[in-house]
Amino acid sequence: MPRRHDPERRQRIIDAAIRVAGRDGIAGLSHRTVAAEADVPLGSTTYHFATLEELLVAALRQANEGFGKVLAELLPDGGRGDLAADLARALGEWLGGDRTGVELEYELYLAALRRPALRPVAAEWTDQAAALLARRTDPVTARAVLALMDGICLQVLLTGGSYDEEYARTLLTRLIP
Amino acid sequence: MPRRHDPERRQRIIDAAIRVAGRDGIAGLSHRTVAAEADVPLGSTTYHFATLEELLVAALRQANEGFGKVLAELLPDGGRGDLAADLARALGEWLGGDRTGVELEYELYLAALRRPALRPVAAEWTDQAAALLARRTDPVTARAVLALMDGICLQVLLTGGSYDEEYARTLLTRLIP
DNA sequence: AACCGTTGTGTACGCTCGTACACATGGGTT
DNA sequence: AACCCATGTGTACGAGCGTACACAACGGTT
Repeated sequence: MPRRHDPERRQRIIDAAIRVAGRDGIAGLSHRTVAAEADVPLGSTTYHFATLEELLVAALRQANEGFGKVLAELLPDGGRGDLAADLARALGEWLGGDRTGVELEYELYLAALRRPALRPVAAEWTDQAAALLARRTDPVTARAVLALMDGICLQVLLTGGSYDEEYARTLLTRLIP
Repeated sequence: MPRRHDPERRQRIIDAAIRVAGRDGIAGLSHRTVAAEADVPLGSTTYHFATLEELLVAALRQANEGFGKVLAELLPDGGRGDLAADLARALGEWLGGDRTGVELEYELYLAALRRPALRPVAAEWTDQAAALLARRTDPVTARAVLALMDGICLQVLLTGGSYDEEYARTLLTRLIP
């Protein structure tokens, strides 16, 4: 009976949940699949997260934190360049390579549509992102830019199309006064 | 054994699936729940739709058709007024009352993120909506407006916030040249 | 009228699921 | 050193699931 007294058990389970959701989607999440991925017994996942929704909340929060760091690096405090171009380029990099991570983060985010428990976390995320963007523009524009970028990403991801950076830059420029 | 030889059996099942998904979300869809809602035996749903994904495709297509009609009425061919104001008002009406239908349509639409089989249907929908919008503006702007409206709706639906029509009108005005 | 393929029906199998619960263990407190 | 509670483990139960399949009924074709 190895690994008794595992002080990072909880974190290990969250990481496993993110891997499972990235591979099989939220639909693939269950106490058992997460337990197997984390290599812990079934009872351990149910002990730390009584319901799957609790686990989802923790996973979404962690995914948001990771992406927040990326965004913070992209938007250093003193930046002064062409914001629209910077954002369009960032979207291109984000959507360019392997989309597994992108799909995971969007799926967790969109899950809030049907799960009220996730909505506060989703709101935290948009607030945080808007605050970061507001370092380069006004708050109203920041939220608008977020909305437009969400919409552009969705059009690409949902229809299976390809991302056009020049197109995105043009539209963002229109929106930023 | 009533209702043998039911020529509208297939349609009845699709309608039932939409009701179930509206009430319990896509997660609540199963051959059995749909069969119960449609008041047909289990074998009947599996006969007409071998997989749940087939049923999802049919449901999404039908939901899109309904919403397309609404949009077509909103954007009559000869319209000449303030497009941004019209769209902002339409969003307000759509999001204003009971959001069950809104959530259903978005959930079906967003399901394409993880289900490639739904992506062509999602693409059909955006193409159709863009074509309708293009009667009042240019094609590029039409797609941009769609993206922004999607993003605004998501911010409202995902964070549990309220819709601000004046805010939406302002942003749409910026985007429409 | 005979036939046959589409459509409709009922049931059973094996699987995964959430949940519950009894028991083991070990570290921190007293 | 004794104790206790948070933590960890293993197993079992009942429910719902997709799927498969044998059989029934019906309508169009011949």
